[in-house]
Amino acid sequence: MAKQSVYEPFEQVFESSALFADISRDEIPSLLTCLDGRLKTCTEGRYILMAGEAAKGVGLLLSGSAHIIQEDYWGNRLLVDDLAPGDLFAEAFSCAREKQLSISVVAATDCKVLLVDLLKIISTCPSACSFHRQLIANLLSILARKNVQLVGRLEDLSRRSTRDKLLSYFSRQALKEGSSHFEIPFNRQQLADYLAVDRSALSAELSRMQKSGILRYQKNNFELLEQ
Amino acid sequence: MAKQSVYEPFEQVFESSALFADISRDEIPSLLTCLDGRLKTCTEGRYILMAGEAAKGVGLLLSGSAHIIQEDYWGNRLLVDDLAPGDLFAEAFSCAREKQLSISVVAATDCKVLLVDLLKIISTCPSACSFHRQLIANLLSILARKNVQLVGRLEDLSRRSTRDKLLSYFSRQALKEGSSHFEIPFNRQQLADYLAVDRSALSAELSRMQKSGILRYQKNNFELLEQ
DNA sequence: TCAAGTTTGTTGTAAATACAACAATATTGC
DNA sequence: GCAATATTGTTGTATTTACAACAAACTTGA
Repeated sequence: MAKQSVYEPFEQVFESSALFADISRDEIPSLLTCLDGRLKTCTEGRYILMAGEAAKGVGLLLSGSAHIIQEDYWGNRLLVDDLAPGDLFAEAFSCAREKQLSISVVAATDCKVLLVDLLKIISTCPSACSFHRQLIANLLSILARKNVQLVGRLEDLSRRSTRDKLLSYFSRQALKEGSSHFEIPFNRQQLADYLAVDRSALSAELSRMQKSGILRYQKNNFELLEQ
Repeated sequence: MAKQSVYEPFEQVFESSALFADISRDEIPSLLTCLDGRLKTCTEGRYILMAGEAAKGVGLLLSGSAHIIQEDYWGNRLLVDDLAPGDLFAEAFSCAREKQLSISVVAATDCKVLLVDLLKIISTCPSACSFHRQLIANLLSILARKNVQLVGRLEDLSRRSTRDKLLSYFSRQALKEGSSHFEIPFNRQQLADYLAVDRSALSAELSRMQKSGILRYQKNNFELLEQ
């Protein structure tokens, strides 16, 4: 039971993660043993996975937060996604049998992750382990939702002006939050990376939008105003 | 067997589609009966599925070609994806249990599609039908690959200038083709919609790139030149 | 509390884009 | 073959952006 105790602090995370959805809490420990993952601790700013690496593993964020990014030749960062505890990452590359990762995963804060070789779970389906079918169903759901989310990101990025990109992103956030005000998980540089625009131009545009009365904000708390 | 004959002209498509991968050709007819889909014929320009509709079904393109698009308030089109026979569409929305579609599917040429209610296949898994497990595994693979592809699209769109967007897209095409020259499935307006830029600006940029010696093209045949 | 570092905001300028209007070229149907 | 239509290319202008440099505000840690 020494191994199990390592996972104990993250019991809540496992139970509420999409990967283990509809798997009873009692069964999770043995499933974790079956998965035989590797626990990893990362300090802020460190690369958890790096573009170009072999895409064997899949990760489950246990604590802290992390970003999926894509860096180009000149260091421009595209922030593809923001991860919270319970989120899976790099699963698409495993499931798609991609040879190497085209994205990197960076610790946005100090964090802990569980790295698992998911390929052996999805490729072989030994009836010995009854959880495999549910795991695959969960993976399906995770991938499908991420897919829909990516199409939303495409919409943000397809806007021609910084203002429209912001509005596209903000309205999605407001919709998600069910309220006209919401908090975003990014600082200005990260938001700029997320929308693929220049940071200072973004700051300037936010100012103008506030002056125009479209928007009100303080730090990372935003409110979309009527009209 | 009246029903089966309807599918007969598309035997090849089914056999080579990702959805029916690793399912023997002999078993496909009965599987099609089990799926109980609806055959639909669409003329060029028609909407096969429209944003806002309930996301119950999933589609399989049987012949012709179609585009996944997203239209904004002012009619700006974002061309999200280009479909060929055998390709599945709207599967992410079904699998993710989205209430409504955020994308539309438009016939790029006259085409035929098979519309299926995939939800009952993925939600219930009756052991009576032994194909279901393989279908789900195939769906997983389709979604994962689409996911990776969408991240590639994000990269294209994240480029700051039209030239860089073009180069990002072209280099992916060249890589996919395994050759420095390749044909693209879009006309200029569609390419502009795909990269979220103005058509005339795109035409102008292509000209400049050709003059600079970066690129050579004729109609839809492109060649990336060294240096 | 203070200093050093980080994040955010502001502004000017050069460069790139959207948009519109139109010209040139291809394609289509008869 | 020819007219009608659709697609592609070109150019000028107003708008918007990236970039750089710097100022202001906020954090952090000793």
